[in-house]
Amino acid sequence: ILASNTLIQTYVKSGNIERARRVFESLPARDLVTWNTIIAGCSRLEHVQEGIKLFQRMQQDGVHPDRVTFVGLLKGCCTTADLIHGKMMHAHVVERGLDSDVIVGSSLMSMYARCGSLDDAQMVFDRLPAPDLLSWNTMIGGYTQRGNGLDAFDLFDRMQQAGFEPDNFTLVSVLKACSITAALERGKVVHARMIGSESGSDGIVGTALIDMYSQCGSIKSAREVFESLTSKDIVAWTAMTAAYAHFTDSQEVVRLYQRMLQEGIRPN
RNA sequence: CUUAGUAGAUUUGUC
Repeated sequence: ILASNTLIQTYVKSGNIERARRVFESLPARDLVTWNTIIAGCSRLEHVQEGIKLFQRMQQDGVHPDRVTFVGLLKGCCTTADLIHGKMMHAHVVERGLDSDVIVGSSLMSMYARCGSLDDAQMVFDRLPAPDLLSWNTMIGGYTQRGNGLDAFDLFDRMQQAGFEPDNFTLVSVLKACSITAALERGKVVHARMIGSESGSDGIVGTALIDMYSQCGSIKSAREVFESLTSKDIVAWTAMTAAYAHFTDSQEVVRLYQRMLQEGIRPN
């Protein structure tokens, strides 16, 4: 069974759901991991209906779904923004008392946030007996992605009051919240606090800073952050050139673009 | 390392 499960996962990773299914169907015996693998595979490849059918079939076969099963199913509902099935899965989760689990909780919150139901996401969060760093990050990211910067800030403050140290994921979400609300002062504070820390030299966090400063109209600061990056990937270059494009500085856009080519970064 | 959770840039506008 172990070998078959691995084979299924290999096909899933290569994006071939048909072959994964064929192996799955050919098996004389399946364990919980087999079911979880194929269900998560369906979700990853956005075959949500298929995943749910398999979920029903596994129960008919007497295999009891666990946390991993639901995380797999919810991932599909999340990427396809399928609120109907997401709520259906939530009901199953509650029925089994799995809604207190942090990973299941994050999956539910992501799904609800993606579907625009921040209230539902917040309810899931509020019911977690022991939210962890990822729970906070998921919720903050959810508010940010829905354009609700103020609630993101509020949670950011509360997570620190609760004793959690923001990590790079937290910082990127909060900086993005600063961008969309043009909260330059708050952005500066966040930036100042991470100078000298690990996050201060992270490329993804740096790109979020570039975006924050340029969206707040502070292109000089954006440029300073950009120049301080030890390695600049295509996303950082795009963020920086987009900033100049936004300020209609086509000279600088072209200059940066040429420098990017010189440094061996290929445009996409 | 048999299966599960969070983050960055760009994107021509459908009435």
